[in-house]
Amino acid sequence: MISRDQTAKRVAAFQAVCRIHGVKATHQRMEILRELAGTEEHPDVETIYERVRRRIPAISLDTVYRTLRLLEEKGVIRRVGSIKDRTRFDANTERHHHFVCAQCGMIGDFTSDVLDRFPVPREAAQMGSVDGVYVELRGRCRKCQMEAKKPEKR
Amino acid sequence: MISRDQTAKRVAAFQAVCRIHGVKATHQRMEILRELAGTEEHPDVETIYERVRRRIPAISLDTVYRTLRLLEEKGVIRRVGSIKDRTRFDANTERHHHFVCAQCGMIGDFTSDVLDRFPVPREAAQMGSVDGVYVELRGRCRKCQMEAKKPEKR
DNA sequence: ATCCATCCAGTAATGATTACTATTTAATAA
DNA sequence: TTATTAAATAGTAATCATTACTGGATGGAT
Ligand SMILES: [Mn+2]
Ligand SMILES: [Mn+2]
Ligand SMILES: [Zn+2]
Ligand SMILES: [Zn+2]
Repeated sequence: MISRDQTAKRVAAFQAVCRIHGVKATHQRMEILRELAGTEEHPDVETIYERVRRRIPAISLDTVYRTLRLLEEKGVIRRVGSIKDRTRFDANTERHHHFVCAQCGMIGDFTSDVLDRFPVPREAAQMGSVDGVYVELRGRCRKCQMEAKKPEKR
Repeated sequence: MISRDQTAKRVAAFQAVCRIHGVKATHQRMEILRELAGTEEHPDVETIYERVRRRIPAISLDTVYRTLRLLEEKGVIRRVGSIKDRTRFDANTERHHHFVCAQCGMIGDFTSDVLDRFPVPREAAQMGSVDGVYVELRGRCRKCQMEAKKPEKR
């Protein structure tokens, strides 16, 4: 869980972005961001939709998709998790990387000085200009490891 | 372009895998792998389909999807390129990483001792067991940089 | 309080991927 | 070589996430 303060700060930051970009700070947008900014679990669209619906029952799925695209476009959130079918989101735009469980999809944050200082190899630099580094550690989370050990259940 | 020898070697390796796993080494499967093993451009399904169709006009798109899934499952190929909609494939299973052009989708290979020796941070190790590291440099390729500079043309 | 460009809800459309099924084929042995 | 048969394919339908469309609603500037 993210602190209420931190969440509020992110929502306020987006309201400022709205003013600057001449975009309306609607109830729906704030609730969607508040939902994403208040969790560390990197939820997918469907999950965000279900949760926001508890507060705005009539909200449409398209609004969630549209808003998340807007937020990403404005640099307020990022999308994470490759390969898999469903896109997942992250309101934490600080520099950090992810551990992804190949089994259950759990995504956890970690930081790394080595990666942050990673010098772009000449070989890569020759291909073009590098804007960012996307790193993902793939494996099996603790919970899934435990479950694999238990031969009972079933 | 990959050398004919190298391509043939990969196809032969897959035939061995088929024998071991009791899977049929069909004409379609060999041609699909041959197509992927013969290029460095990390093509998507549609591209592979179009190209294989030149040699097997009646091949179905589903067969291409099914075969690529099989090849990946057997560890003969990998899928690369995150976020984006269309999945792209790579027959090169040697340890290497990718540069991805955010504009045109061009994908290039590079190697890195630093990344290969990358020690998994404790923070990440605590989340579970790590099987692999996926690294992607994102930026703008030379070609797209050039085109952005030319204000003429439209 | 009014006005209007922007936004939203509801729903249809799209596009990639997967599933289904009748027919064909690779592999094995007679 | 031919017969046998489980597995694979072609053709097509279905699915599922995401995006587009449209008439009605609303934020926010005046
Ligand atoms: Mn994160
Ligand atoms: Mn590659
Ligand atoms: Zn897990
Ligand atoms: Zn490019």
